[in-house]
Amino acid sequence: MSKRSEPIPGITDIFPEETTEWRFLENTARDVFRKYGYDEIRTPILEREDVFLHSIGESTDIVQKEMYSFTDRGGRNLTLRPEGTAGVLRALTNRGILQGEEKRVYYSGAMFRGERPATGRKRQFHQLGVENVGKISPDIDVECIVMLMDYFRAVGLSDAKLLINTRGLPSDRDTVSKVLSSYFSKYDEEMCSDCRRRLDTNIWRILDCKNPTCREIIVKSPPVLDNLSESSRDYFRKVCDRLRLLNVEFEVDTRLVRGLDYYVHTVFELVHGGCGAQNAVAGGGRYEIMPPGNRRATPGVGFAIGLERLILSRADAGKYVETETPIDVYLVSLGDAARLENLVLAGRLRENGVAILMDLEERGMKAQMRSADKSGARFALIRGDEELSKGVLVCKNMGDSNQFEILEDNIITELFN
RNA sequence: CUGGUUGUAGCUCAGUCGGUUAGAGCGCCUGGUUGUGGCCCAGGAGGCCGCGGGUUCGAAUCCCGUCUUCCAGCCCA
Repeated sequence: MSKRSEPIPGITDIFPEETTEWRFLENTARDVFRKYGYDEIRTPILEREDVFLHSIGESTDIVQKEMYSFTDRGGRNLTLRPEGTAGVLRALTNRGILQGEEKRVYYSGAMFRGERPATGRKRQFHQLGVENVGKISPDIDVECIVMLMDYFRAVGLSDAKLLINTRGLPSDRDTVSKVLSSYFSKYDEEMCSDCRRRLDTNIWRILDCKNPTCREIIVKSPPVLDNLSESSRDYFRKVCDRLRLLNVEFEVDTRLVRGLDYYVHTVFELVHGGCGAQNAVAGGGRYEIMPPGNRRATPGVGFAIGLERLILSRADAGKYVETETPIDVYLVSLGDAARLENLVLAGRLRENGVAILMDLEERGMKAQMRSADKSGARFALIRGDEELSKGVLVCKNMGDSNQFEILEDNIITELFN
């Protein structure tokens, strides 16, 4: 349905019956990440454009055609963050990281990318991400991956499949790019139009093309791993060895390149069904980022989980946290005097932590009982003139329909202890 | 951004070949003797038929445009 009150395209509201699921995912993240020493960080949704330009890469699709950028009244070029890592690194380095110091943070929030929406793909979407910043070691990468698997186990998706690969160091990439370029340019005529474009813009992404004829050419292409430096291959070998040691199942996917320029060495994705054509529920890797104003690149490793996709995957696995009914008591009033007393009583019970709903429109009893039923309240407390004079309320258990009188002063102790 | 697809009540959807006052189920509201929910019964409220233009005596229905939904590509989470 199309109405004026709809949000703009590709952006959706999250209603109360859904937020319980969202809270569960966020709370679980906090519990799991805490075990690995991670604390939450909250960085701005809006950043200067250059925070993303150089780190993500000027030639990437995200920067070229997917960023929500605009000029503010002060003439600054700003953009709605398309991912979380660049902003977190900006924040961390701005405050300063001591040499050899390690920062462990996680975040959860909205990201923006100007794409046409589909299943598991929105213009405003939400990522849950972590960053381990400051140090370089295969074991750190592995611990990061282990933590990701730990989280997926905690949200009931232990069957998600881990894909890993290496991109080597930036210096390796130049030599690999040359090898790939000289190979693929031979097949310029045969490849799809997207791949012909990629020849100039982003040659690594050809490896990820799904076009059948392109695939035949890709299969025979020189393996990336063979053209990396010995130290890069050694780094990757250590990552794989440690994962095996820790019994983490994974698959090396040489097609896995990912679309952001800042990645070096280890890259990985977690795939699971239920998200339609896009099955990457989480992705990440090691990176080197130099935020604007910095003189040195800062190393780190991290991942981001797509929350919308995570929810789709969980739904696919038959998992969803239902909204709990939070109401304990529905207060039913008969007559003006009792109504006033009930207003006072509601306040007193709420001070004791009881969740209460009551009729505020002077409706009849039947209507009030219907509301009591719909509210999901465990008890209906009924008070009219008769009860008022006796200092009692009628308490009706909405589950079994039993009802009994109860002294007003004893309500808390009798019902909630 | 490209291709396809969708739009009628709060929700799910009917609506014939163009023909009066646009329907159903669910939900909602009010009742079914004086103070008791669910089930049942009766009644009621609720529609810019996505929007704009066109054809026609007449359009929810046909044509064009546009917006939106959803799916896919691209890309990524």
